[in-house]
Order: sequence, then C-alpha cells, then structure tokens
Amino acid sequence: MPTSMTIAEAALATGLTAYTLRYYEQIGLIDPVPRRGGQRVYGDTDLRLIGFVVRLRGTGMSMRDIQEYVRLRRLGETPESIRLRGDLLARHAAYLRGQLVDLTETIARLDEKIALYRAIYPDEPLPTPDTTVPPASTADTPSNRRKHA
Amino acid sequence: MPTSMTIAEAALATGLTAYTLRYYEQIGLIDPVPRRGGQRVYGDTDLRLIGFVVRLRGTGMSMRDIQEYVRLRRLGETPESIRLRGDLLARHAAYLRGQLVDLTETIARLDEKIALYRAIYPDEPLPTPDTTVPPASTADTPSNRRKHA
DNA sequence: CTACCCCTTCGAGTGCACTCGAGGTCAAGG
DNA sequence: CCTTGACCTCGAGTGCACTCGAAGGGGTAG
Repeated sequence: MPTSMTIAEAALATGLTAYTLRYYEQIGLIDPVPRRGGQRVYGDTDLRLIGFVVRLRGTGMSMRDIQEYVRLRRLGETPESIRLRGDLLARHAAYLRGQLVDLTETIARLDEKIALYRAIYPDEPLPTPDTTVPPASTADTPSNRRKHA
Repeated sequence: MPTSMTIAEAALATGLTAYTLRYYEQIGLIDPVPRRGGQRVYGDTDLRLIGFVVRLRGTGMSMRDIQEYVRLRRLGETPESIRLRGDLLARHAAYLRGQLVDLTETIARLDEKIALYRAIYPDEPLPTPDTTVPPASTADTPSNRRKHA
C-alpha cells in the first residue's frame, strides 16, 4: 500500500513543522499536496520531494532556486526542463565543492588555534583531531535544525 | 609601519560594507575600534580579528557564539578565558566536521541526479565530476557574498 | 446531537542580519 | 572663509524564513 500521511505525520517524518510544510507549499517550494475532505494527504512522492528540498535548503540553496527547480519539475520531462534542471543542480554542486574547500580550510585553522590554546592549559587530554565525526553539537536548538553552514 | 585604515578601506579589505563594520562593532561582534578625531582607525590586529570573525560567520557560527568568543578574548589570557575559547572553537570544529560529511553526501547525490539528466539529453559533453574546484557560481549577488551553506 | 480533535485559511508577529537615510561634525583644498 | 567629501550617530526599514493565533470545518465516539 502507498503511504498516506496527515500533515502532522509528514511533519514528524520530515523533521519540519506542520506550519512550515504549509508555508513551503504556499510559496511553491513543494508541489500542492492533494486533499481529501479539504485536508492534505501526503504520499511517498510528496515525502521524497520534501526530503530533497530540505537537503538542498540545508546545504544553502536559496528558496528562489529551489522554487525554480520545482517549477521545472512540474513542466514534465521535456528536453528543456530536464536540461535546465541539470544546469541548476550542476551549479549548486559546483558551489558546494567550493564550500567543501572553505570548510576544510577553516577546520584546519580552528584545529591550529585549539591546539595553541590547549598547549597553554592542557586540562583535558587533547582529543586528537581526526576525521571521525562527533555528533555536531553546535547550533540546533531543540526541534528546529536549520541552515547547514 | 603599522597599517592604519579608514572604515572605507577596511570595508574594501574585508569585503564587508562600512555599514556592516559599524554594525558588527555595535553588537560586539568585534572589539571597539580606536578613534582619532571621532573616526575609526583600523589597524592590523583589528583587521585580523575581523577576518577571523568573517570566516566563522561564513561557516555558520551564530552571532551569539562569536560575541561570546570575542568577549572571552577581551578578558585576556586567563586560564578560564583560554579554556572556554578552546571549547567554543572545538565545538564549532566538531560541527563543521559534521557538515563536511553532509556536504559530501549531498554532492554525491546531486552528481547522481545530474548524471541521470545528462544521460537523457546529453547536449553538453558530460563534465566529469572530479574533485577540482570550479569557482562556486551559485549565490553571491554582487557586493555581498554571505552565508556559506 | 454534542464533544472533541485535528485539520483548514488568513493575516499578523518574530528574529536575524543587515541596510539605509537624515542630520551633523571635522579636516583639507581652493 | 567656504565648500567638499568622508566620516559620525541614531533610528527606521528591508528581506528572509519561518511561527503563531484566531476563527471555522469535517468526521468519528459516545
């Protein structure tokens, strides 16, 4: 059976709030969700698009560009639409590659500075800056992670 | 001779606007800049701190955390201040490592999707997604690059 | 039939990070 | 001396991305 969720369930599943889901639909960041008895019913495809949109937002694509992407999707599988979507995503990928470099550099600088500080007052046994991933503790107030970097 | 710049020059040098420099000072994101005849005179150390702050902002540290960092700096080289600064930076570094992973994953997914699109209508000779860095073309309207991701 | 609950729309409010304009000061050049 | 230009402060305005409350509706349980 195809999943079919209420807005509250979809909110749970996507990590967004019901408010935000309605807002995203209103501004065309996601396609209009089909209604039953006036109420939104979220299906698999809706959920997948939302997930993708959230990921794009999370990596800093502007609402405007995402709106454009979703608009192109609605046009169907025409050569034009497909080419433009590819271009849009390719541009964002290029942007992300740039970020990756900046990020790496910033991490290196921070590690240097931290090492300096620790060298002066090493109360804690320096936690060797390796490549494993501690569960990102900055940012993220309860219930609303947003904006990757 | 130590550099000493007007606010306009400092703006040029940091890539911020004069408005933003005053704003950052006002909210304590940077230390108060010394005045001569009422006008701000930016020296090397000011510029260096601003550069660091811009980098932190660029990688998504909140204004609040940066304010805290700068406040700690102003307390001088006490054990307390140094330890707390180290912790603050270490937390941000951990956060960035998390981002790095997300970013890498998103790039991989985008490349997949792009390859799919290109496979359907390959008008352009697929630009092999390698690790070199094309000059990040998304975002960045003239004069005001902001917010990394 | 009445509660109850979750849903609906609409419009207003919030917080962040700038961004700008008005009105004033000051130092250098003509 | 007077103008010019860059700077100053203060307060208000902007754009983004939510976030919320009020008022009302539909469907199921008792």
